[in-house]
Amino acid sequence: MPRPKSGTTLRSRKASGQGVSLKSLAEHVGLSQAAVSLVINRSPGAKSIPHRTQELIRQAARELNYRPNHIARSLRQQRSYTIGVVVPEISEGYAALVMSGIEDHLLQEGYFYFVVSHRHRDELIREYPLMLQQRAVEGMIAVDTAITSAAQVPLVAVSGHRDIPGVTNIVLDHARAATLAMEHLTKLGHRRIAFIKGQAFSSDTAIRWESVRNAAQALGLGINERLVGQLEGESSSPELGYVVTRKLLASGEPFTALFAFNDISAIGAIQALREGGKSIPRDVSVVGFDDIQSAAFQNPALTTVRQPLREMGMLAAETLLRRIAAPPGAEYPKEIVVQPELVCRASTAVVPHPS
Amino acid sequence: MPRPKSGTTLRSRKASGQGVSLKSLAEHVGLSQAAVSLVINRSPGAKSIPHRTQELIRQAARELNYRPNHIARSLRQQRSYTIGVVVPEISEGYAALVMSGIEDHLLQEGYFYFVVSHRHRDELIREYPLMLQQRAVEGMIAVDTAITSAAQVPLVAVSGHRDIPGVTNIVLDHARAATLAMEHLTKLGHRRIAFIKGQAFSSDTAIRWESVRNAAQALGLGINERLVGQLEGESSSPELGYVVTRKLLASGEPFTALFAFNDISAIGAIQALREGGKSIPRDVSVVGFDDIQSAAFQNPALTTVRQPLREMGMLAAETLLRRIAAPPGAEYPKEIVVQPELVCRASTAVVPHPS
DNA sequence: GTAGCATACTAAACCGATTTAGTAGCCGTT
DNA sequence: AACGGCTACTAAATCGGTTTAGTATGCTAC
Repeated sequence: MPRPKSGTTLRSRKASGQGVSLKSLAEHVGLSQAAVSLVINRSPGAKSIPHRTQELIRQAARELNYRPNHIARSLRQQRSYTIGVVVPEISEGYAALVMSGIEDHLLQEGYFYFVVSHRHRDELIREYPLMLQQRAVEGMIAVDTAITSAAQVPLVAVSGHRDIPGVTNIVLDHARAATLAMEHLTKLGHRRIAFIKGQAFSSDTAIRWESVRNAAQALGLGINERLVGQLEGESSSPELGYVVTRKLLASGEPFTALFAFNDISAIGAIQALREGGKSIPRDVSVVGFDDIQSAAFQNPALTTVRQPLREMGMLAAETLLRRIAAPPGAEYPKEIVVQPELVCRASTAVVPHPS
Repeated sequence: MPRPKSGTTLRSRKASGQGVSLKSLAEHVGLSQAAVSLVINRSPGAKSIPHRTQELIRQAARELNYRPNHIARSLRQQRSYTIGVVVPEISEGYAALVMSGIEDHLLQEGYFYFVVSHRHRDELIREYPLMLQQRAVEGMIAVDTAITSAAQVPLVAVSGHRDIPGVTNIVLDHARAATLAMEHLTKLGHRRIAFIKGQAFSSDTAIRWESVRNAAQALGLGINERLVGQLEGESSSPELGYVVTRKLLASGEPFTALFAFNDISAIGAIQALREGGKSIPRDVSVVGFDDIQSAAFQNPALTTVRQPLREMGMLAAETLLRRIAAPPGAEYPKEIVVQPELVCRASTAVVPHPS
């Protein structure tokens, strides 16, 4: 049994570095770094080290408040326990909710993550994944972002909608989402329905619109092209929905319901409709999409198609970690579909003048 | 001048690691790792290396798509170009906006950041800063979080409100904020004003309330304790404001205006007031705090005291990086005060029955 | 008496860069 | 001819851990 050296080393922790190194700890207990490392990590190689010594080491580690330098460990083990998350913009409710789910699962499993937001700038969408990999992330999650470059690490996309090798897509069942909303409106008697499509850059735009068309057709409903608007602009403020809706109103084409691309634009739409003299939901019913936090607290409370964003985030993290743990070249899911849910609140009502 | 070896090394990049190492690049150009490193980093030591060779090296680096392993570099240089951000909850508008500002400045300067959210759990508030430091962050930003343990690295707190050595606090001028709101209401003729205080754990609660009392006094206004409610519960939904406001209404004490702790609770309050038969702003004026995105798109649009959250985030990042760059032991600001702004919208109006 | 084996460790390689100290060759002086 | 100084590099240490291969010691079995 080795005996601890006299206390001098205790205060010899370097002023510069933030803490005790393995080396100083080893010196302090009078053993080799190897022995200490084996014990601290409870690695199988430590089984020949007697309990007394192990306790001594652990005790010293506790006293000196030793914490292994994660960077050194990463370098040697070729594992960083870090992943990268790519989002369009952190301050948006959508990304924030997904991230909240991601974090939940990740930190629980001992992983940390870097966040980068690209704000739809192409060069950033290209560059950030490379920078993340340079920082040795073990995998990446792309939220509502069409990753262009194939990655060297496992990648999970939340609403990515690209068929890229190596990518697992977490997607909403858009067909079902559109059907839920459209059935709800038709059941209330609505036939003249206006639509707000998403911006071209949003990866959900195409599939969502496609699904709406299909749902309309299945319900025997035609779509009046003059009642179709599209969000324009990079920002994510309700302003965009406001502008489109003004245009829809200006067209003079009558409608009794509006299905917006998301809650944010639905909120702007309601504003515009009110200013146009319409009462919600008496004159016009409005359906949003996403169910962001403030949807429930709008006036009137917004009827919307809920995406389980938090769950999608958790699912993404879970799937990614599973892929990281799997042997390279193993099978992996190409797509994971989650289900939407119609949340009926107060922005929809029966059609005003049943035809 | 060295000549490149034949192309064999070109494909010899390890399948496991994600890329070309300095070693393989050096072998490829037939020079030492040292030379290549010096050239790649344009370090002063490279000045004796002729231009032709430098070009050759850079050319090869480009062709092989060499990217230095950030972890190895961090270890050697004892610099991680990484900071840690501690927030209560990512999906809240408050933290998200601050983070957006932080990111803006940080990525621009070549830094990445880890995010951790503690959800007000004490052991996480204690543990996360340590874990971050173990991962060699060069500094930390704590958002609306009272950091307890003194850190070994520079720390900037956004709305921290603790006088801890080593911490720079970014704070709002609360006195001014309270005055702005109270003057606005009194100018409109309100004298019976109800208040919603924040949760005990929110670091802004105490100072904000103190400021409101002072502002009231300065305006010759008494505060009726029966008209003071307090948010209760961990979550950040408008529900909390709704509950408090119901209680205020139930007390039977009349009031013509309500100053809420934040926009979220103001939104819930409006809901409750409406259900209580009050029209906003005809019967009751409501003032929020923060100016989160959806404040402008409430119905009625919320009058609120704007905190420049994004700017506070940028300022925090800027200050932190400056402190990191400064020699250890240098002076640093203890506090940086930012100014609020009253945003008058449609939730406030003149008092209904002027006394 | 010694081969065999377990016990209790240690030395040294290694991860992938950066960085310091040094060296070999050449040129120009005195 | 010897020296200094410059050019163009390289060898090796280093960061702080992990991990493999190995060694010294004591004990048991034959």
